[in-house]
Amino acid sequence: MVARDIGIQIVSGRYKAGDLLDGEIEASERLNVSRTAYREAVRILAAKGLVEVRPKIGTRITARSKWHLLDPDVLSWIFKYEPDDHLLESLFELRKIVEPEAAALAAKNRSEAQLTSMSDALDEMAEHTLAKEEGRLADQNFHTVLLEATGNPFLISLTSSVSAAVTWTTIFKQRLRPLQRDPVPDHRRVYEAIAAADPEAAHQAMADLVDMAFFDTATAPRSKSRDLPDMSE
Amino acid sequence: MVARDIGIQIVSGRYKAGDLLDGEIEASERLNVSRTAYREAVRILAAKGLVEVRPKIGTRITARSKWHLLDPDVLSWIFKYEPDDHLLESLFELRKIVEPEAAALAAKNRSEAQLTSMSDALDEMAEHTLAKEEGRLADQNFHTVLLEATGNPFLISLTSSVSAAVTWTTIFKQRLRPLQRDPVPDHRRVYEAIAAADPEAAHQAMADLVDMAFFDTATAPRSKSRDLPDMSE
DNA sequence: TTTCCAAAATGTCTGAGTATATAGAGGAAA
DNA sequence: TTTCCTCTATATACTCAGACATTTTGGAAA
Repeated sequence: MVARDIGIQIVSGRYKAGDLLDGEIEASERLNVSRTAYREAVRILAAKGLVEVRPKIGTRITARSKWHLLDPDVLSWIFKYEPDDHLLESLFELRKIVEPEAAALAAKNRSEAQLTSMSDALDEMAEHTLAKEEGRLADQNFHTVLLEATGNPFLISLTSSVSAAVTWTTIFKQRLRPLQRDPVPDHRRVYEAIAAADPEAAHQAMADLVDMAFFDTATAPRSKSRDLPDMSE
Repeated sequence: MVARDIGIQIVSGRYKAGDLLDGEIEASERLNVSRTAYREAVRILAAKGLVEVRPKIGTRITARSKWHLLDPDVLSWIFKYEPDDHLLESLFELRKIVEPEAAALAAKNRSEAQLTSMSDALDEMAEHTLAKEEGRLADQNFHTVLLEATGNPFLISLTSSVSAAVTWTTIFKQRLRPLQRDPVPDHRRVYEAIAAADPEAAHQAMADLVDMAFFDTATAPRSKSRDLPDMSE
């Protein structure tokens, strides 16, 4: 898709803030698409705050502070290539703020049905491990149910975008260097705390989980062009 | 703009998840725009996760859990009409999690230049009060600099969308019932803590600020159709 | 300085043709 | 007969090309 291509070029710094993209006619010719298709792509980018388009001026790259950095697509475009270290640290700084609190809320508000769902997911994780697709699905499911248990739609929206982006890098990372550490016990600690309706313990357990995820991501081998799997559109 | 109109109808529950919008032809005729214009609008909505469009199927409203709730436009559309109480509480629950931590980070990382900017903004707030446009600008500026001081682009992106949406409702609210309480001392407490490089105090002071903002918003008089100022596109 | 004009870019529209995913019909196997 | 599969017809979005309208800026003229 053309929006994705341009979007990646923007977030990867190929264009700089304030730069003007080519006019609709030249740009669409260069990309071998019609003007209509190009315009729709620009609309998407504008909806995500990456560009600003005005008559007579053209399409201008906006300052990064105006980008919707937490938009799932923007995040995935950022992580498609090497995000700079500071950005990676910032993302985990945010996770470290939000996710433990989410776990604490889940400990307060979870239903019995959610508890059994999470328990089932844990069992599946243990059975298949993260190396297999089923195991990763169970992992995702665990976190999804945990978020639902918070009862906070904004937390759900925020955290699911973030962890989706991070998950892709994890998949890539594991391909190169399979994790030795078993993630199930850490997840189980989170579960136990939530089952026990113990917000403080859930907070602590989730903080540990995020710390380990950061450690895994930060120490993963890094290559210049990573060719992550493309889950978007 | 047509995307905004449809978007508002979606977030306000006029359409339900799973509903199919009219086909491109009927929809564009009904709205008195061309198919092109309608398609571009749908692109924007799809970019924000509100709809999902597939050939032969049509344009389907997605489940709310897939909406990009923290997208500035989506937020503003939600707040354009009466958001239900639970949503409002959820938003402030998130603010209560994030913003105090942001203040604590700012206390750690702020530069001297940022301190003076914040101080200046405070003085202007005191001079003009929030009743005047200049005072509100100073208030915004205070929070913007505070966020920049965190050095975390994701925090900046997240918090600026949220507080923008909330600010609009505050403007509206003040029109009906001017605030009696002077907000400057509370802001000054945040500033003092950040100037003193005291993260814990900054955390506490900002938590108080969010609490008060919630109190003001929750107890504001509510009307069915609020006609908020429209800052978007 | 103010007012007005014109050029340059996006914005809108129309009509035709393409691609695709579903549903339904038909046939084959159990 | 019932179930399952395959194939086809069709409804729908997708793409395209070309013309025209609108808006905004910057410069020219008063």
